[in-house]
Amino acid sequence: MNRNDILTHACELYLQGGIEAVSMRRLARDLGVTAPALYKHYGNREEMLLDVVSEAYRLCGEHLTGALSGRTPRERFRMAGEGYLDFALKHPKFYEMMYAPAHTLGVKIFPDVVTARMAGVGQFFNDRVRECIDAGLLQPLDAQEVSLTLWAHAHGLISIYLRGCLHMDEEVFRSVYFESGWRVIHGMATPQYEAEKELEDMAEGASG
Amino acid sequence: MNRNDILTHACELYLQGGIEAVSMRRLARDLGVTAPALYKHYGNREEMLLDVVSEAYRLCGEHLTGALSGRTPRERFRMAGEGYLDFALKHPKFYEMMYAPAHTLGVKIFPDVVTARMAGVGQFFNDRVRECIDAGLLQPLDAQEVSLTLWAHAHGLISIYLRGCLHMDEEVFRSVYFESGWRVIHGMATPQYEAEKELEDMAEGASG
DNA sequence: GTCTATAATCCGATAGAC
DNA sequence: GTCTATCGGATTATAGAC
Repeated sequence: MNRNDILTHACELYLQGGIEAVSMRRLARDLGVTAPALYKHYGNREEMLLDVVSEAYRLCGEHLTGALSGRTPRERFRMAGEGYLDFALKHPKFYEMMYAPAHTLGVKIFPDVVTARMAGVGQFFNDRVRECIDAGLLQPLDAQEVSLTLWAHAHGLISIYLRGCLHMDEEVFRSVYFESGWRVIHGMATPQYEAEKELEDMAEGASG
Repeated sequence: MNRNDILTHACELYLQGGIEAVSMRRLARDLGVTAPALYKHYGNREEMLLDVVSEAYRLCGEHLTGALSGRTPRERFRMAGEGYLDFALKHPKFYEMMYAPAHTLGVKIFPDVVTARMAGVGQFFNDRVRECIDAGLLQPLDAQEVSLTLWAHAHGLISIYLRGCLHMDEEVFRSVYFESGWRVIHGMATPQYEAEKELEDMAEGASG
């Protein structure tokens, strides 16, 4: 048994019953060892929980960086928003964990590694927006301000959906997400963006 | 000692140490009684926690309904967004609790009373948007869709701020909130809204 | 309504043998 | 690295006396 076996099952327990369900004793029992054995791999419970949180950020990062395969700033921008949504819908509990308050993890303030991971998500959106501004697709506003607005909207909408406030299935929510996103972008886009979107919507309407 | 004494101190404990800090034993000790006495007022812990959650929604509602004293749809719209922000900044832990996942409260799914309270918040924003559309301040879009977009943005931005991701003090964040909000509204406003806003901004610039 | 006493679990963590 | 044994604590909740 190694550190990775523990982490894998800790994630499993978290997905099933939330953070409070991840206990050293339960973990040991399920892995067929006794609790003290775990302390050879993790100094304490917090340390182990932080690895679970890191796994959440790692998964999120995977979905985001997929957007870098897009061939234009416009495509990478759209794919970033979609990748973020995909992550949230595929791994709602990990998504929730990314934004969990510090005391939920048993710590007063977040360790630097978590703060840095979260900042990385913000920076990724930032880069996508800057690209679009430079390409003349978005108005020449402050990229950081614009990306914060978009990030806030995406996160808020996903939170509200995952909370169960919207009575719609996942497929409908996907449409709502993009339509609402467009309402936000609309006031910040350039005529060029609008023209490209129109062509895209027409192509989609013809094929779908 | 009555149910209200218990609730008041339960809120106090929650504000100090989060939900897990609200235990029947600790509650009893602080109130100068023994734990079994509490069970004469609350059937179990969950029931008591739900009262704390209700208190969070009650406080939020107070801040929102204050917006109804505005004399025009435009004013009530702005005051609703500001009241929501005020609530979040004055009572961040209660704000957090409003959106806490069900398992945090020790329940599998939210009881109807919580769901209804949350729906009430959505409906309030809905009404503010509809008023503005009817008054010609916002474009004639679907009021429910528009208010969801605005709610998502406000909630997301506040969440990100309260999470500690934005390195700015409260006063700066207030500006960010309104400026970001304006970027969202911009694409949905009418020329009339824009004209009124311009006058308002000028007046503010002259006085501030 | 409040008490004492107690049942029945769960937890994190450590000492020391092997 | 894993075990046994254990410390020292927490929790919800109930039975039954007053």
